[in-house]
Amino acid sequence: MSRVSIKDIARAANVSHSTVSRALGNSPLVRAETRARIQRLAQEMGYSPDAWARSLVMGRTQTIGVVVTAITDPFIAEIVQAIEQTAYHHDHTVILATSNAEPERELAAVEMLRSKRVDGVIVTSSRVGALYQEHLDRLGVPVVLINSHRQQRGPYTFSVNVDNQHGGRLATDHLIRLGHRRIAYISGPEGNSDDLARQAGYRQALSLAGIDLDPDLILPGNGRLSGGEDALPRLVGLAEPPTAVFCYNDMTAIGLLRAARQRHLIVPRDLAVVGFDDIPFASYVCPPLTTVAQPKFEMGRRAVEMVLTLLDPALAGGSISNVVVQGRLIVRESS
Amino acid sequence: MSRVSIKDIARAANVSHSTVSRALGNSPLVRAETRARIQRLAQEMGYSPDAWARSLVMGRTQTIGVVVTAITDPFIAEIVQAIEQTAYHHDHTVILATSNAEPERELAAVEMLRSKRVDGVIVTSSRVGALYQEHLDRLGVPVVLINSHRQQRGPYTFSVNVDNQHGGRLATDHLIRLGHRRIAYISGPEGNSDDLARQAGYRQALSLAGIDLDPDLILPGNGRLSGGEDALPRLVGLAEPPTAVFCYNDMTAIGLLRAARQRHLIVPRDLAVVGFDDIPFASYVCPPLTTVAQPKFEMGRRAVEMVLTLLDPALAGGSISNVVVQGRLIVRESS
DNA sequence: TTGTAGGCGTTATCAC
DNA sequence: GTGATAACGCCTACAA
Repeated sequence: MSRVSIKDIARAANVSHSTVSRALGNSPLVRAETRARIQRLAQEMGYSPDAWARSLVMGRTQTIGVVVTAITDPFIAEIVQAIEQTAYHHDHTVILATSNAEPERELAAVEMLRSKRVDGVIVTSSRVGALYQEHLDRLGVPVVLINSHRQQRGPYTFSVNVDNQHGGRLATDHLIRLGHRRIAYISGPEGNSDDLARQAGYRQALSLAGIDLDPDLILPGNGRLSGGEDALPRLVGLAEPPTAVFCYNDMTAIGLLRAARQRHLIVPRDLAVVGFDDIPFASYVCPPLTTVAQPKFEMGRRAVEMVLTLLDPALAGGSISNVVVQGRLIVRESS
Repeated sequence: MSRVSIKDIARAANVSHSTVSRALGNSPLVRAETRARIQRLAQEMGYSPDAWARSLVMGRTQTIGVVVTAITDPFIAEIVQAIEQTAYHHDHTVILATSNAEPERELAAVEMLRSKRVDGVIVTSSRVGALYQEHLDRLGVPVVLINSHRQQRGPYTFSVNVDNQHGGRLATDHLIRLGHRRIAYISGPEGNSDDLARQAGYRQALSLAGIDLDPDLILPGNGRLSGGEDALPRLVGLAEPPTAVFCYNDMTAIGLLRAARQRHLIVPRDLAVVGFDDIPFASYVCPPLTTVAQPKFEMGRRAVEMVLTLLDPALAGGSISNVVVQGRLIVRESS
């Protein structure tokens, strides 16, 4: 075990534990010689400072809680990677909690992070239900929501969002420009606000192009592979099937692609498909997926930076505001 | 902030803080009535126990450190998901560290986890370099390696591995049975022990089938999409190109698939491809990938259970031993 | 059944 | 420069 504490070192060095603490903290209030001696000793004895004991007195844990629905979602994984990386560079560590989008687990996660005294929390792609929202506020630490919408934010709650509506318009405009008039939309998890905004962009693009919205062309999905897969049969079963589909995200689109292939539909000839996210696999499916790329790394990085800024009143200067980043259309071969 | 401590509750309840502590811990040494009163009060005051203060005295943090190369690797993400899930059910939380396979970051991660006093550490798919290995041992807590090989294990270090060699044989046998005689192998990250074992299975299968090994057919990869992509041109450039390829993992295979498509090679007609892992996307690429599935959830779960068992001498009973799980061949359309 | 006292490993504020 | 001493929030003998 890491049994050696600063007291042990003090004993071995014949000084008080306060001197050891100072020496280890490179305080100038310690004679250079003793400092060196103590540091050498600490090294030899295999000393490792107890981060939690320190945090008790410092009031900071150097820890950020990250709540995600599922780390197996490639989009989320990229975000978390960016978060971890950035946190590391700022000398913070990440406590991970997955919720499976189950309200019960979300609450448990918040309660856990609260007990673990994280300095801040980052939540990715949650529905952020009413209950959850309230608990997040009670947390009393900075909370940054990535791609999650809230009606009403706490004083300490901010968000990093991609401009979903703009993204939805990019995708739909692209299909319209290609000559499509019957364009379907497959939605994400129910009640998801990203979904709503992307859909709004879709509607807006259609409207601007003078195309009437056909409600039959909006199908429910779930943001996962199965969502797209299940949607295809319903799409082709329509009296007047669409010639193009815009999907809530890449996972949905990829599921759709597979279902299309099984029915021997040729994409994009029989059906053009556009996704959202630009996950790494998007360019590896066939045909390579046209999609709206989110700047995932930047989003994760900025979320961490926001938390850290919020934590440091000096840096803050009241200048914090929500971040909105722009996605960009990447045209590949599925459209 | 979560400023309220048991002392505050004590004051409000007109009892000592020890009584509060007991009441909150549901100790029977407290009159039922006072206990109820205190618990109600705690609730009202929004009390949340400080996990680290508690861990200071308990000597347990209820925390498991997880070190991965990159959470964006779908195989790793599945493992981490299983770890987090299982840890949650055992009332533990996960501290995540990503290393990018950089030795410097690996060391930093271990040092961090040491300071954070995690109860145990799980390492996934690392090369586990000599230095790293030594530091892991110094940790003084249970360490479980998932799919990582070590020459020499510390007293507290165990592993959960898929039977890589068996898996390699499954894949290669399958290709041989399909009539292939020139079968290539694209390797993983350099020095990776999984890679070596899978390759050993490959060699063994060839040998058993009386096929001479052609060293030209073994190409270097990196375990990522680019590894497979870069390998294809070299493969087809061979004087006598192979008719089938076994890849270190699915990522490699999927990269290869894409490169093949770009060159208008038909898989499996012109080239049969088999991967390893069975990541979720394996069945969504085209053609759907034949692969050797690893029981990812089970592996993550058992790693956590091992750590927990190691932690509890009562449970241990000296019966701990390394876990080896079997992969199974999943034949799809790429072979 | 409850309270007092000590200690877990730190840092910080005093004296000396 | 250095050493007591007191926190931080919690648990747990030991006393009462």
